Amino acid sequence: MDLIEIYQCFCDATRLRIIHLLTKGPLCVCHFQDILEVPQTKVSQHLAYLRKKKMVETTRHGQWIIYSLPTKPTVELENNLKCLQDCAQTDKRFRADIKRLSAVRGESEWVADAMKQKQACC
Amino acid sequence: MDLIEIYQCFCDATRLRIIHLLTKGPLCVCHFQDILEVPQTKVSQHLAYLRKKKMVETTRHGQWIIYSLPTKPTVELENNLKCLQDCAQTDKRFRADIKRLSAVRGESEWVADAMKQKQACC
DNA sequence: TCTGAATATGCTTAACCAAATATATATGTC
DNA sequence: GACATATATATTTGGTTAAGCATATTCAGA
Repeated sequence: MDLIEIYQCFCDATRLRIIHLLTKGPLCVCHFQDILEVPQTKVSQHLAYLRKKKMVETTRHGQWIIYSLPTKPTVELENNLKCLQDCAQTDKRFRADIKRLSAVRGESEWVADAMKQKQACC
Repeated sequence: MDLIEIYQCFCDATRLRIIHLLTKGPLCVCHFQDILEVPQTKVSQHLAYLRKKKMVETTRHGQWIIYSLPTKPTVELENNLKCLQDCAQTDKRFRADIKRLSAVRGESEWVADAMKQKQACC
């Protein structure tokens, strides 16, 4: 995954929101639907794009598929994710997404939840 | 210029190389041609794209047009340019560009040169 | 009129999206 | 336990728009 591919992943609004959310921890598709308020196919298509570029990884968990950022990101990706988080802090839309994220589920608990308990996603 | 637009500017290889070069100082179109080894129209088209997005500014200087990054970049742009410079350091292609840049002209002198002396570009 | 650079034109390909369809796991029912 | 059904997600299809590029042309200043 080289620099250009990182920016290609970043250059669409929906994808950027997805990536930004993932910096807070793994999420499943239905969460993206709820938080971003975009149709399921659109979410899935962008996730497919990100998968193709190796920007995200997946684990199946019963009927849910959990998306997360690479466990071993390249230095470039790491740098850019950090930069994104920085920039997102002052952005209205990104902040709103995060707010929705916590509303959807108590953030930090969630990861453990989804990963271990085989119950209750959305 | 919001975050998405930054990434849109960054997401093409030629544009990214242009922007990266500009982090080292102002340049005119013929320099880009020489360093990047791409046809003049292609350079101009990408520069037009960057101008449209307010990613670059221009000053005419006789028959040459000098491109530079915004004198007052947004915080986001500044962050991302810093990040780009970081990432570019370890990249073969970007390093080669920089090498060519110094070859084309003694870098630091150049800015002053082009800005003040109304002579000799390429 | 020459040079540096921008714009126009036409073409090919990829992005993006919505609507429809397909697949895989889960759950309920007989 | 077999079978229908529901739920979560992926893929396909078709259409529209924009990206990217090369060739040709135009424009502005020297």
